[in-house]
This record gives sequence, structure tokens and C-alpha cells, in this order.
Amino acid sequence: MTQTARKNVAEKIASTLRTAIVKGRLQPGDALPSERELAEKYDVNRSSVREAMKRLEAWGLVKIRQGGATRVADLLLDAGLGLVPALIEAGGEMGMGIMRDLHEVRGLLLGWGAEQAAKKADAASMARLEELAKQLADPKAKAAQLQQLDYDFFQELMLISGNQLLTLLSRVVRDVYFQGAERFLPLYRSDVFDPKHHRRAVMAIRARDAQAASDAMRAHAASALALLEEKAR
Amino acid sequence: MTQTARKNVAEKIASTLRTAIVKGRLQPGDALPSERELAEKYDVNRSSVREAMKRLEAWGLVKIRQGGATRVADLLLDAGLGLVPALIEAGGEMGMGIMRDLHEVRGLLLGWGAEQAAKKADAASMARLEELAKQLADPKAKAAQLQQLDYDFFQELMLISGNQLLTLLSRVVRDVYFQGAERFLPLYRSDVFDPKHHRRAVMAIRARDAQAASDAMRAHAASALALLEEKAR
DNA sequence: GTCAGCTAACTGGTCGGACCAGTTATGACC
DNA sequence: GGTCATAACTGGTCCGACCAGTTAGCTGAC
Repeated sequence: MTQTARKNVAEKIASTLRTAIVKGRLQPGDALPSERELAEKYDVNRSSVREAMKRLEAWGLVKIRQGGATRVADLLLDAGLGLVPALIEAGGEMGMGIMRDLHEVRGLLLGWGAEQAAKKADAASMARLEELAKQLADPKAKAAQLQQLDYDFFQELMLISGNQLLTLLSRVVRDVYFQGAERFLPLYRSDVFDPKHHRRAVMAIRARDAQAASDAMRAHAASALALLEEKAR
Repeated sequence: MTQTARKNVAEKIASTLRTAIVKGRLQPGDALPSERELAEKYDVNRSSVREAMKRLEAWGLVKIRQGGATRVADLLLDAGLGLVPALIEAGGEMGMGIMRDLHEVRGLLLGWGAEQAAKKADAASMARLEELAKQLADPKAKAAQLQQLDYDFFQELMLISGNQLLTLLSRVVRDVYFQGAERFLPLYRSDVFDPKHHRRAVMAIRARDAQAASDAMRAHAASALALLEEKAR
């Protein structure tokens, strides 16, 4: 339990139970203790426990039924993205796996977004992308700044694609991403980060070359992933 | 206000406010009435209002700060996927747009999933895919069954890909999808639904032809999208 | 008049205790 | 042994109080 200082009571309880579920101490189908019992156990009011329960339900980790007990949901069937922070937190192989997956998804979306941008970026968007690429090439930039810029670039592509669902989705990716942000920071150290992919992508988008743009961004994600796996060894 | 009969009190309030926000009656930055005021207005207890607020916060629609007012978040910056049901519900152009986007994302994921499956499907997964393809080709199947099978096929591909994040994501896609399920139902009527893409994909996966598999599933999504847009006219 | 600083009137967060509304297991009755 | 009412659970909602931050307005020094 590190760094849970500033959390709500409900938040603490929710993340405690989430961890218990993810780590398998609570199995799918198991009934959770009743709200009243949990309230007593954690020495908080039942309202707070209820709030925690609602959160777990929103994450798809439990199923609540009035009258019946609250039970752990079948993770494979019902868990949503709310599970991810717990997976990352769990660390080890599990955490590594999910971070690998995250980069894979990012690569997929980046490639598609670049392709779309090549087809329909307007002058204003084009200018924003170029500005971002320029800042990414700044040798004096700090790793954290580069990380942020890289995300901004990603988001700009999603916006250009005009797909609202993906724009919303990129928000989720961001939350997951910056959750374990410091783990990704080494990827942006000045001696390893190379802005060439972004530069190539911007040029391709300007030239309306969808294939090249897509390839460039995929390459970016792939190289990040390769670095990450190298680090893991 | 139709069909809100079986909802929780909190759920009703949350979706009412969500609609207000999505439709722009409440602008980003605007302060919501205080919890006490809302409780009085809707003639419910403050606890219920609080629950609704927590839900809106989880959706990224509002920002809650102890001491300060609860304010509408900047949708472009903070809203997550929880916004989607409201967009669909809003109907009209907006709803149509989001459904179009949904199919686009589905196509992207289907294509990628099929590609991955061609690379790493094992015998058991292969068998499941074939079984699903067979059932999809059943001329006696009802539209709703076909729709479910189509989703199952999608999910199986996500599972095969081994990407946990995408598996979780497909859960979200499912929720969005079956939310407005009846709107998609016409796509599965026996006189329009054609299982050939699934058949082609399965054959390609068996032959380990990633490109062909990907193309087949992309074609499936594209044709569904085309049908959808034709219907909209 | 201007501005710092205090205070009062907000906001959301937590509490406890009550009662309503469903579910489930018990046990008397047939 | 099977059935069915009911008691003892579960979560859902309510009330009213107080704690803990924020904000705005007032006061007073300059």
C-alpha cells in the first residue's frame, strides 16, 4: 500500500478490493462480504462502502443485485478497462504484459490515424502536427515533455480522423498510459528517443501518402515496444 | 423521458444530466447546481444525487472538487467512453455519426485481429472460429442470433490475439454495440447478411495468410458500414 | 482608493441510524 | 418428502448531522 494518502475513503476500499480480485484472492462468483460487514471491517460508514461498490461495478468487476449478495464478476466476460490500472499495479509479468499490449494498441491506432490524416488533414491540423514534430525534435527537451508531446501527436491524429469514438478511446489510452508513466519515461531519454518517425509521418501526411504515413507511425510504436522489451530483460 | 422505469434513482438523474451536457444545455466549465439543490429539485435524497455525480465523474463528464462546485468538464479533453450511450441516445446526426465510427473501429480491430489470428491461432481456437463461421452460414438463423455470433467471432479474434487490453476493449465495444443493438439488427436479416467474409477469413487464417484474413474481415466491416449508410438515406 | 487578510457562507465528504425492497434459506405444515 | 409462508438476510433510499475544503465578501490597515 504505497501512496494512498490523498485518496478518498471509497477510493481506497475500491482499489483494495480491486487488487484482491485481480490477484485472485477473490474468485469469480464469490460473494463479497455485505456492505455492512465491510463498513465495520474498514471502520468507515456504509455510504462510503456503497460508493466503492458502485465503482467496482462500473469497472465490471462485481455484479450487484438488490436483495442478493454482491458477487465477483467473471473477469473474462465482464471486466472493462477499469481493470487495467490494477493489472499495471500488480506489476511483474502481468504488468509487463499489459504495457506491451498497450503499445501494440497504440501502434494500431497510430498507424490508422496517420493513414486517415494523410487523407483528410486540413491546413490547421497540418500546422499543429508540424509544430509538434518540431518540438519533438528539440534536443533540449526533457523526457517528460517528449512523452507529453508524443501523446499530443497521437491525440491530434485521432482528432483529425474525425472518429469520435476513437477520440474518446484515446482518452482512455492516455489514462492508462500516464498511470504508469514513469515506466515509459526511459523511452524518451534524449539518448534513445528519435523523432525521425514523427518527421517522416508528417512529411508523408503532407504529401498525402497514406501508406507511408501509416508505416512511419507503426515504426515509431514498434521501436518503442522493442526498447521496452529490451529494458525488461 | 421514455423507458426509464426500471432504473435506479441515481441512474435516472445521471442520465438526465448526461443528456443535458451532451446536448449542450450545460456548457463545459458551467457549475452544476449543488448536490443539495439537485436533491430538492428531483425530490430525492442527497445520497442518491451523490451517486449520480460519482457516475458522471467516472464518465469524465464533470469534475468534482471538495469545497468547490462540481463543474462540467471539457468534453474534448476529459470525456471517456461513458459518453457514448448518451451520444447514441441523442439520435439524429450525432447518433448516426457515432454508429458509423463504431463500425470503423470494429473494422480496424477485426482486420488486426484476423491478421494476428492467422499468425498464432491454435487448433482449439481454429475450431471455435470454424464452428462460428458454420453457424453464421445457417440460413435458418434469426437476425439477433447472427448478430450475437458476429460479436462472438469478433471476441474470439481478440482473445486469440493475446492482447488483454483489446480483449477488455472489445467488452466496451460490445456494450456500446448492444446498447443500440436493434438499430443494427437489419444488417443481419437473412436477405442482406452474407457470411462469405467470415468464411473467407477462416480459410485465410487456416492457411496462415494474414493479409487475406485481414482483408476479409475489413471487407465485412466495410460492407456493414455501407449498408448502414444506405439505410440512413 | 487599494489591497491583504480574516471570516462567514458556501461547496463536497463522511457519518450513523432508520426504514424500504428485493432475495434466500429456514422450518412448520401438509 | 415436498410446499410454502416467513424470518433473516441482501442491497436501495432516506434523514439529519457534522467534518473539510473553497470562495467570496467584508474589514481594516496602508
